[in-house]
Amino acid sequence: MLVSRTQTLHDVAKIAQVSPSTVSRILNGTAVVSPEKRKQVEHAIAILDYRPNMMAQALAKGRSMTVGVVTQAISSPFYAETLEGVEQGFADSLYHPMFISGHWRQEKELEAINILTARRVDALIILGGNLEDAYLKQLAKQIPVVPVGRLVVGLEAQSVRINQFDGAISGMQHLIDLGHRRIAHIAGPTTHRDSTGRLQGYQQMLAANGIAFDPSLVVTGNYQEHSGLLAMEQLLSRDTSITAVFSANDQMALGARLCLYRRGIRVPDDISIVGFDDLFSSSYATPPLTTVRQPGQEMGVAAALMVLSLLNGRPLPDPIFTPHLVVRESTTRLRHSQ
Amino acid sequence: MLVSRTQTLHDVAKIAQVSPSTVSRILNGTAVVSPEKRKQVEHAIAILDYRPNMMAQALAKGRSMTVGVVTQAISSPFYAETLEGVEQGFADSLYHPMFISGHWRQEKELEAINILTARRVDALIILGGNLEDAYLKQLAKQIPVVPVGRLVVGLEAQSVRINQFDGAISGMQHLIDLGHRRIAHIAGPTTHRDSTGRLQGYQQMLAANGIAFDPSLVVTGNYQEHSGLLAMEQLLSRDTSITAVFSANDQMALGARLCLYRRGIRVPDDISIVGFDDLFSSSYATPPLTTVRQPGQEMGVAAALMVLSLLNGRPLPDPIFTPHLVVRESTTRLRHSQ
DNA sequence: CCTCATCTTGACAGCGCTTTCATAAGCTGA
DNA sequence: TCAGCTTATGAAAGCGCTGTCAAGATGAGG
Repeated sequence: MLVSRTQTLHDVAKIAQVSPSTVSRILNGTAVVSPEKRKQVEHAIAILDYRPNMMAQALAKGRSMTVGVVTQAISSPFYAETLEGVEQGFADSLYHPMFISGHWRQEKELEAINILTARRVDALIILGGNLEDAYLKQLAKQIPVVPVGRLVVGLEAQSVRINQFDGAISGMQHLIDLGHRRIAHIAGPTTHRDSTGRLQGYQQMLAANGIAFDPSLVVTGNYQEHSGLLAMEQLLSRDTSITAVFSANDQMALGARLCLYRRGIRVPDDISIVGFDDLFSSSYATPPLTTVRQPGQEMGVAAALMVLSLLNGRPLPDPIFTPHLVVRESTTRLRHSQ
Repeated sequence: MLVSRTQTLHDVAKIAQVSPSTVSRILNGTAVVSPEKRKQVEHAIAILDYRPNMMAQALAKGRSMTVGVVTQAISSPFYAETLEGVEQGFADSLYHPMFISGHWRQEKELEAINILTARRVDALIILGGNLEDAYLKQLAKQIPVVPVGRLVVGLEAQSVRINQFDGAISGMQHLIDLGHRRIAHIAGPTTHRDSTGRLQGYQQMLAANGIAFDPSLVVTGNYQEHSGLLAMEQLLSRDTSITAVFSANDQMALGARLCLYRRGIRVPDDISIVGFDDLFSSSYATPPLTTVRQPGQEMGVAAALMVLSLLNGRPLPDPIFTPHLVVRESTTRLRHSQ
């Protein structure tokens, strides 16, 4: 070996004294090959430490065996859990995911899709984001597309999603069961459809229990911790009779919790908090956060399996998840003294 | 268009009435082309909405323009921040990262590397993990390898790392400055070199301040929250005179903090806690965690730039980061009543 | 013993692109 | 005007693999 050029299928063929076609057939199990030749080839592969060049395979087969995943931010806890699920969902397949972040900006998401399609990914998983339904529907004509966390009209059978409204209902139900009536809501960005679903659930439960909706009790945040803190401050400055807060996600709930800590307001004794998402870290908050669980990881797995089904023409799995209340220690029964 | 087959460079060439070579040259700016032909080609590209097939380019050029990243778990907060940095570091380049998780298991990491090299990635970034130095050094002969968070002997100029020992020193210094002497340590897995560096720093500072090292004051965890909680319980059952805890990472610190909350032990009034890493969420813990900052994101960016330098034969950037104490609200001066 | 069907194998033409190499055209200067 | 050089362009040979096709080889059946 002068220069250790990476070995090719031809090298294997030469050593094994068979044609490249035969080697390819053995590699892919695409035809019967006599046991002796098989043995020769396997031997040659072993001594050369040969690994097929997937780029070449991809080009020849027209399939890259990779699926593109447009996420929003890898380090956002909720998306990270979903990505983990996606990776896991593909683990037993020959496909591998490639992640690109869109940072909640449509232009970035489009760019991500361009990069991914230039690489000829075999399918696309889109986590949340701001791409328009019509665009995604159009895109889905060229390549399998699995939206996650949102319902894309025209792609309902393959949109992995959860009923935000129901989730909000169960979070609010819990608070109301505990006797709370002055319940504030820290909402997510109004541009996110999931936030509006949660807001609607909040309002719906108020109405169903004869509690007048007070607009001054809802403040909008951006799903980040800091905005939750700011929202809480605003809420407190507006109305000190609040006894509970329903936050549109855990991160903002944690921000709100910090605000209360700073002011010496106890959780849950003075104010109860319920979040949404159930991030892993929420169970280690102080106190552990009561929240509406949105199973990010499971949804990620489901998205991967959905892609696989789409690719193999198998029947599609159920794309709808159900949110589920997880009661921990940030909520408590309203005491009369309040 | 009967079947909307994806457009190729040949289609463009035909429409523009030039040869494929010319189109390629324009695409790559690899030779001078007359303005008219260029215009024709650009027009053809536009009307066909042509995008080069990167798989084919990769095969022809022998460069895939993708760099493999072996991480341990995408949803681990610390790794997620680093991955975010890596993505960011490549953002302005033509390279893109592909992430695969090793889950701290050597076999999985090897498998990840196999998958990545089968795809002919142009370089490899290895975040932590259990791969042996000798193996990585060997691997580096075939392909640029950038280890992150560890020093690989033989690859010191390109190992993006931080001095764990110094970090531990500064965390301990802070506690000692506040008057603490009964300081427990929740250590990371003994198999991780970063954990042992932190443990050494802990011991060193004890010695430097004339405090006898008490083995019953160090408990080993696995870097997860739950192990921190368990460790704290164990510590408390062994010795109730502890006034401070130095944890080898933030996640375990948060677990320990929950243990204390459950037992009604106040932080920082009764026990001070300092963590290590400075995860984003640590600043929203209750109370916000004092910790030794390990700049995950910056290190991710640095790793990407390191790869780029290696690939382009440019001088390598400084691979060494300095840990930095971030004082927040989980530590306080020792009161005499304790 | 010959014909026909069955099975294994190799040759070869792609997959979509890059890159040498050669050619034709254009230019210079004596 | 022509040798001699530079330039823009096209033809063609890969990059490493797959998959079709046809040719040998083998065996069955009459």
